[in-house]
Amino acid sequence: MTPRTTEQFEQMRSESKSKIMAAALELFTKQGFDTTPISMISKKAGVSTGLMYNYFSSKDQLLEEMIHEALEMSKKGLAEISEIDDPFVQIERFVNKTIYGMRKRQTIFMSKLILLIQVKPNPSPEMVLLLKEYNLNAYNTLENIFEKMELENPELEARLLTAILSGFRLQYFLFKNDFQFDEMYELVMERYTDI
Amino acid sequence: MTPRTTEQFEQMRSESKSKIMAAALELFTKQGFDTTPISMISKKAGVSTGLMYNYFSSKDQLLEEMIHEALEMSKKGLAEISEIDDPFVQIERFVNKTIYGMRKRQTIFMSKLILLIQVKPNPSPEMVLLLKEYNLNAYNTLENIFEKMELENPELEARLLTAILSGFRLQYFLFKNDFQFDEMYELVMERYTDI
Amino acid sequence: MTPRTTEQFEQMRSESKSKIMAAALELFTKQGFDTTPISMISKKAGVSTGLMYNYFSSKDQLLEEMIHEALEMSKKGLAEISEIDDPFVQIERFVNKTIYGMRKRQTIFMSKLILLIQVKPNPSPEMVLLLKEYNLNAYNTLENIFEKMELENPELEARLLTAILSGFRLQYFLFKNDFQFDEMYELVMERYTDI
Amino acid sequence: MTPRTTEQFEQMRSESKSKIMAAALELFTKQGFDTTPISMISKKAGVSTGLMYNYFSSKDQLLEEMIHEALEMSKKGLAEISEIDDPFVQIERFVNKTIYGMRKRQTIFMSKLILLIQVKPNPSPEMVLLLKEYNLNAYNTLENIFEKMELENPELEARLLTAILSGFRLQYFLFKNDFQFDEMYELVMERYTDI
DNA sequence: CATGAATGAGATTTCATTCAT
DNA sequence: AATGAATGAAATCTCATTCAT
Repeated sequence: MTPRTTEQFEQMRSESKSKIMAAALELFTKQGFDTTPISMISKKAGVSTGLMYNYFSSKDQLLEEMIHEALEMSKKGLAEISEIDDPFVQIERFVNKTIYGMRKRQTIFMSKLILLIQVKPNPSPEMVLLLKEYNLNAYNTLENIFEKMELENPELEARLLTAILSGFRLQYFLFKNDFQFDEMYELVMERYTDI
Repeated sequence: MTPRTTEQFEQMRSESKSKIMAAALELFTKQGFDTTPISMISKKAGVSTGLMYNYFSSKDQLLEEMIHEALEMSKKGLAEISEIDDPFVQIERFVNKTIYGMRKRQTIFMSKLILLIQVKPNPSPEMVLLLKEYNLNAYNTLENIFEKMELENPELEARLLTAILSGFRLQYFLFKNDFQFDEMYELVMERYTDI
Repeated sequence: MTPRTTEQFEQMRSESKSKIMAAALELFTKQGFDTTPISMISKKAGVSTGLMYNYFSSKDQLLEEMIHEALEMSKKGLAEISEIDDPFVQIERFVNKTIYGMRKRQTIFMSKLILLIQVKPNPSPEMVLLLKEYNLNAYNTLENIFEKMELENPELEARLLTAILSGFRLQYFLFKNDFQFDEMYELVMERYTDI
Repeated sequence: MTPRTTEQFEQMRSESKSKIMAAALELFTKQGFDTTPISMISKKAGVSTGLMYNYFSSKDQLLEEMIHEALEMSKKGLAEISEIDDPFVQIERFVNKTIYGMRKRQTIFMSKLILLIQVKPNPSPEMVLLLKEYNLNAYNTLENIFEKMELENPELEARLLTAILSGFRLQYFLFKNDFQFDEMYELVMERYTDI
């Protein structure tokens, strides 16, 4: 959720590798995985086509590594939320970041990427596992918050909020700038601050 | 000697077309659009590869026609709901149908298909329009119901419910049978029956 | 050279056959042989695709028959010229008909068709023979005329005039309406009336 | 280990491109454009099928580039003629080159190629323009010569000579070795040396 | 005679991947 | 670590031809 990409990528050993991944991220999310040729990625990254195979064994493996990266980044975002004490602030921060973050380039990339796997043909079991694990992690984080808030059924509440936010994301993808950020934010928060 | 009658030809055409569309539906949703070759569709449909082009001018156009059909079906479902008088029954029926219907083979196909376009690279403007139109139609239906229920902000409520349900669908795709249908149903309905 | 098509075609046994040939003539000359599908011919002719194979064993054979037809027609034109007594009138009539006839739809068709074989891949030996025979026939007719006119070398004169006129046809194809009919006509005739 | 230098790559590219164009020239002129598959070209050129698309964006574009090259060569021939002083020598050289050059393999290819476009269905506007431009260029060159020779109507004379020569080419294509080169040469030159 | 749905071979084109340097 | 020419399998699409009626 929290895009701290620059730092992330800079930690990578090779400059070229990070350039390739950055180019691929942008292209895959803008044009789709199957419809983006390697040659286009390498061109955008400013390296040769063959070089990709020094870092990734195949196009599929490149995607897998990107997914991994994206989920790691999102986990960091969750971890940040966890460190806050007040559960109301936590939830406020989480919802805020998620909804208003939807229009951020980086976030769009990430979430499209994640959507991508869900409709991907035969996603590798590892990827599905990664994704499930990430979701469960998110559920747990939210569950803990809702427990502190003493909501009746923290587990279900976690699933509900997750559903709402990913549903909103789909709406945003379809309606783009017609999506009513403020209203949606208020509507969601109402449930937790209502008294 | 005598040529077939117009009716006979019509019959043949409609049968072949259906076979092709059914095969494509299953394959596209299982394996994705770009990763399903025409040859695989025709093989599954039990016809020759070239025949597809008697009915659809391209693979893209085949998809478009499938989306169209899927949305028509969904619209019918909405129309049925509209005819009910009691708004609580309406909403109950709608949520019930949507949540418990998620497991249905046909529904899975359709909704994956629709998800497909949202992630599709360069979806044709016609498809996007179709999809937007369908969504607005759904919003309106729900808005009317919420008005009758005298909720504070019917429009936003419509968007919220839509978001929740499509969010659940994503969860279902990921967690399959671990998805807790009954609990989710109760959780959603609570918002409307709560007194 | 003389288009007496209508009569010609009406002599054919079957109405459908003539419709097919007429449609093919127009399409082949407008769009080329390889780039005109049978289906397009039959559509234009208003008959079914399969019907073509009642009359012609293949697409190639259809072309062959058309060439034959075209050459027959041209021969008739030559025969008409032969019947005239005065050689000056003969040549005048021949050149006039050829040059001013170039813009006639029917003639354009015919001559493009004939050009077509000369660039056609592996034209059947029969077609080449037909074409040679026709050319020799034309040479002979002109040769006879030039003999009567007491030109020095009637045979070569015949080849020269033929070359000029087919060269003009190429110019006409390229420059269309910018081709100067009157000037060209005068220029050619000068050679024979010059005294 | 060290990548090839730019020059090495340039060398490789230019060699491959030449091989492809040479093979295409021979095949297109022998068998026609539509009836020569890419696979046949690449086989003859001794390269893989896909390689063609590294150098030409399509089969049509390959043809276009070949036409361009052919016309450039012809233009060079015209330029050489232009540099001669004596108009009688100029015309002698031009006619000689054209008539006796007709037998040359290379020339046959080129002129069939050019004929090809004139009969080609929907030739690209660029190609037609190229061809027109080339013809006008040839007309001008001849016109200048005829002016120096003080012929009555230099422009028409240019068109006439062009027509004769292209007409002869057609005759040569049909009659091959039966074409009477010497006689035709004399016959044409008579017009200009005739005192 | 006539129909047009169906076939399937073959054409063009794309692109992940390899490899010599 | 890097280059990009070359490969060739595979995808989409076209169309002459067949055939049941």
